Formats: sequence, structure tokens, C-alpha cells
Amino acid sequence: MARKSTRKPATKTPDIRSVAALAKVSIATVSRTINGSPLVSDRLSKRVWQAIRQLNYLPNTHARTLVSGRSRLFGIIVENITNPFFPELIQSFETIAVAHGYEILVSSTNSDATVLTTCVRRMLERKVDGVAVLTFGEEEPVLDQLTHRNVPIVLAEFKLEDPKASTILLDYRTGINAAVNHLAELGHRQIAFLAGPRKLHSAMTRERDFREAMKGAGLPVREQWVIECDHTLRGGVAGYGLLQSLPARPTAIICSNDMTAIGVLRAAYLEGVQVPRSLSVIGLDDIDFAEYTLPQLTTIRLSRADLARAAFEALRQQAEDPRNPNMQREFLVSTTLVVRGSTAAPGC
Amino acid sequence: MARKSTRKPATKTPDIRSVAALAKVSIATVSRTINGSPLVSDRLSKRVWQAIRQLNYLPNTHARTLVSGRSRLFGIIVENITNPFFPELIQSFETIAVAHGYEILVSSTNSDATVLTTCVRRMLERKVDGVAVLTFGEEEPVLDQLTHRNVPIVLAEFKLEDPKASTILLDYRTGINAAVNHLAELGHRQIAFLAGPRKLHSAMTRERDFREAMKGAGLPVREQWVIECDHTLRGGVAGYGLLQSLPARPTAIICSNDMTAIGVLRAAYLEGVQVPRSLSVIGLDDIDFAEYTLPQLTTIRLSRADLARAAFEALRQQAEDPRNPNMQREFLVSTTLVVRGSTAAPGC
DNA sequence: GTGAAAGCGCTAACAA
DNA sequence: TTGTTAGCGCTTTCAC
Repeated sequence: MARKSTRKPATKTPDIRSVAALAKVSIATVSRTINGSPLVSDRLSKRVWQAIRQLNYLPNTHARTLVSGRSRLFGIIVENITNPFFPELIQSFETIAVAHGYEILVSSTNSDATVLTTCVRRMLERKVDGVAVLTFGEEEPVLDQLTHRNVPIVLAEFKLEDPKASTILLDYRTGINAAVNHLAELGHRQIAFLAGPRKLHSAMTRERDFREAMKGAGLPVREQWVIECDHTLRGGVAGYGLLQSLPARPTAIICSNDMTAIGVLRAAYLEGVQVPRSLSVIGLDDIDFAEYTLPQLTTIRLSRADLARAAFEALRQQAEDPRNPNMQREFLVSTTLVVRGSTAAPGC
Repeated sequence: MARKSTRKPATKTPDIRSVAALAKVSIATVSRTINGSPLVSDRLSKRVWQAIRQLNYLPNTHARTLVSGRSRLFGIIVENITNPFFPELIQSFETIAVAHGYEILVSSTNSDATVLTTCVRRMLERKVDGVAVLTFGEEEPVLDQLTHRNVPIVLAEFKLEDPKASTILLDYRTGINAAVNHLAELGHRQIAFLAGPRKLHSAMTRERDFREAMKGAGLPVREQWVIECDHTLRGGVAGYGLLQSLPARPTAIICSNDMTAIGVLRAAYLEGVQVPRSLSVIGLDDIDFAEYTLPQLTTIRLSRADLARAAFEALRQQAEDPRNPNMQREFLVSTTLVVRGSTAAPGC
């Protein structure tokens, strides 16, 4: 009876009991009301909401999670939050997640397997309902930890043979074909490719698609001109340097991502090489900055919004409807060429 | 006795009880061992860790939080994750937090008060142990929700008169003075300032410090040349356009942040105005990209690492040692000028 | 429709 | 030192 008057006089954060007391209902009714159960009468529901507002009550997520087994938390693991592609991706993912009542736990691995391991561990401890692994191809065995514990995961460009795993396939081919054809039409035949780290599946795929696109366009691939870079600004500068040190030089460079391309732009500028007059450059991603480089970067757009949507949808299905027989387990995200100012006919 | 052989045969995720059973100790001992209590004998501790490893046990954070009242979660609210300044900041903050056993919840408000409100609400529901509000000056009354509920917060550039609130003061003056003096020494007298949104405290401070630095250098401030922009690339382009439309034009522009400066660089290029020959440009932040613009951007560095460290330290103190009488409630982060290629003597 | 009561997995107070 | 036990705040049977 004297429950309210325990030690602390008044200001304890309100809990479900205080709401129930104020609304003169049981805590079960409060719980049902909050969770939108249809079994609550309008009369009581109104009283409950009124009490909730009056007390400024917020349900305790941890208690909810503990009993329901669902945290409404999704993890998102990216490769490098410092590459603007990823913040834009995270932003999209977060917006969608929050709109659906989920929270996100972000982690950036910087391609470090140790970081990945602790990060998987932390997500497991937090009982995430799913994890989007958007590292683009460094999928490590540690991810089994997740599937073993029945945590849904979605991977970019990598299929895991597990009922809990979904995949987002990236169709680079369309964009890369368009890029090569665009250059070919401008009259380029000497095209180099600054690849990403070969340990990344995505980088390998991009490189492979470049080779195939070249073949498709009837253009030769010079092995010296296919150089492994690291998807950073600095890497782009270095890659350009390597290219310049060669006896024969390309008239156009396609880069595995925009950061590399921006590095190339800078390096070319330092050498006094005019883009696009003396050299055409194409990136991949279409980060916001691509519009603000000098000249503006022609690039292959990979939509962060599409990617985020696919990742969220994959996790949501697995989390909310795990035994749906016709659940979509593969998603496709396409790419398109965006022509701006960094490409032109060679030597024009 | 037959506790282990309940419904599901084997693969339930291990809990503290399974560990206790395997190690033949009580669950209290397991808990103590995990939490590093000194009261556990080596003998038992060893057995417990062994069992933990064998079962691949991970403690359930939600249960821990529920009973201990501490979530080991810090929220971090930034203004716009799409501005590279913030990802770099988040990265630093996360690294420090994880190293100290904390997890972070990130939110980007995009200067939208509604987003801020829901985001505070979500953090409250998740029972964060503290929130770093790094929106740089849009501090809204909604933050009272946090202090009212005794959640420590740390703000950039804004003092809240609450025992739970700390402040990070940013010394822009040093950097801005250096920038103005640098320009003055090069011979500039016509210096414009592209300010940030006036609703941001940080933007106002930067503007004020610019005015004072000009006065200090004996240079006049032309009001037409102090223009409110919005800290975006696009805003920089627009600001430059406004400046160009004026009858009298400055020989140098200091921008309230790097994004604005990069926008100016682009706009100047489009107009055929040579930087730094015909126009000097200075940014503020020193984001990674600043080294990769054409020309490289002279800018006022604001260290993300310092900022993150201060924010984390403020929260940690409040969370772990709330009634320490001589707790540090104010932190200072300084700025320095980094001279690169976007500044030179006027008309040289 | 509504309420009483049994836990979810853990920590901490108390006993031994 | 170690174990027993009472909850943390909530959802969810199960009765009514």
C-alpha cells in the first residue's frame, strides 16, 4: 500500500508501475497499450496514454529486450567511415532504421580483423537483431559467430551459405561498361585501371568487370596499367605516380573508387597534366564531393540509398519474419555512369 | 537436478547459469569473475574463465544494464554526418569509447529539431550513460530532458547551468588571428568572411573572432563582405557568387568551415579566377580532403581527436565518478593555422 | 478485455 | 572467499 513512499521521495524515473497506478489499471494493460495490442478497450487505452504523457514515461528498452528477446537494434559494419561513401550510407541506413523503430550500432573496421572481431563480439553482447556487413569483401570467418547464434546478417557481394545470411549483389558491370564505352566513343584506346585492394571482393569484381568491358569494347588491357591501389586519396596519388613512371602512358584512367580518382586529379594537377584535355579520369561511387572536384568528376554512381534500403530490408525480413518460405535472400543494386567534366576526347 | 534437460535439447545460447554449472560454482562467482572482483580465488576464477571459453559465453548487456543501472552506452549527436568533419570525429570518439568498454549510439540531426527530439528520446529509452552533443550550437531546450533525468551531457561551445552538463570551449581565436595575420602579412587588406548559419553558436563565435582579429590587425571589416552561408559545399559556391556580384571585391576570403571553402574554390575555378594568384582562400576544420583540393587548402585546424577526447573524458567523469567535487567541467580545444597552397600575396 | 504472476539474465546485498 | 536470493522493468502466458 505504501509502495509509493519508499526511500526517495518523489523524482524517480517513472516506470510501468507508476503509469499503471496513475491510470488505475494493471501493468499488463499498460504494456498492451504501448505495444498497440488490439485487446485494450478505448477507454483504458485513453487513460493509459494520458498517464504516460503526464509522467513523461519512456519504456526501458533493456527490460523489453530482456523479456522479448528482441532488441530492435541493427549493427552496421563499414570499412572506413572516413571515406565519405560510408557516412552517406550510414545516414541512409539510420534514417530507414529509425523510421521503422530500430536503432543502429555503427562500427568502422578500417580493414582490421581484430577490430572486426571485437566489434562482432560487442554486437552479440548487445543482442542485435541483425548485422549489415558493408565492408565490401573482407568477410572473415568471425562472421560465423553471428550466424551460429542465429543473428541475421546481410553481406555486400559475398554469399554465405547460411539460412540467416542474405546478400546484396552489386551490378558494377552496367556502370563500368558504360564508362569504358564512353571513353571508347571519345576515342580513347589506352585505358588504365587503378584497382582497389585485391583482398576485397568488391575490388576484384570491379577489376574483373573492367577487363570484361574492355574486351567487350574490343580494347586491349595492358597489365602494367592495371595497378592495385588502396581506395584512398593518397593511394590515388601513388597510383598515378606509378603510371607516370611507365614508358607508355594511358590517355584515360578508370578508378576503383572516387577517393582514388580524386587523388589522381590532384597528382595530375601537380604534374601539370591537364584533366580532361590530356587525361580523362573516371571514378566510382559518386560521393557528394565528386561534384566539387576540379574538374567535376565523371563517375560511376553506386546509390547509397539503394544499398541502405536493400540492407535494411534484408535484415528486417529475417528479423521479423524468419520462417517466411519465400523470403528474398538476394538483392541487386545497380550502377550508372554520370558524365561530368573529367572526361573528353584524348589530346583535344 | 535435471535442469539442463529442459525442452530444447542443446543449443540455447549459454547464460550465466550454464557457465556456473559447468564451472561448478554459483552464478555470483561467475558474475564476480567477469567483473574482475578481487574477492574471487584464483582457483575458481580459472575454472570460470575456462568454462566461459568452452561455452563461448557472452554476458547479456541488457540484463546487466537492467540491474546495474549503467548501460555503458554513450550517445553522440552530430549536426551532419555528411560533412567529413563529423565522421572523423565520430571515429575518434568511438575508438576511445570502445577502448574503455563503452558502446556509442550515433545520431545526425541535420539541424532538424524534430530529429533531435526523437533522437534524445531514443537515447533516453536506451538508457545511455551520457550524451555528447556536438551539433556546435543548436542546443535546444529538449536537452533538458537529458539533464532532468540525470543523464550527463557535454556540449560544444555552450554552457548549460546544470551539474550534469559539461562544456567544451573552442578557442577559434588563436587560429583565426593567425589566419588574418597571415593574410595581412601577405599584403591583403580586403578580406571577406563567409560565415556559417547564424543560428549556430559556433558560427557566431567564429564570425565574432574574425571581426576581432581584423580589428587587432588594424583592418576594416566591410559588412557586405561578411555573408551568412550554411557550411555546405553548395553554400560556398553561393557565397562566392554573392561576393562576385558586389561592386568591390575582396582579395581574400576566410570561410567558416572547409566545406564552404571547397565550394569557393570550385566557384572561383568556374569563373576563371585563379587561386591563390587572384584570390586567397582559407578554410576551417582541416578535414582530410583539405590536402587534396586544388590548390591545397590553407585552413585553420580544429583537431577531431582533441575534441573527441575532451567529450569522452567529460562524459566518463560524470558517469563513473558523479560526485567528485573537483571534476573538470570545462574543456578547452584550440585551433592552429595550417598554411598550404590557397593563400598568396594579392595579385601576385 | 483485463489482471496476476512468472520469469528474461544478470548484479548486489546479505549470509555463511 | 563463496553462495543464496531479491529484484532491475518489462512481456507474456494463463486465469478470470
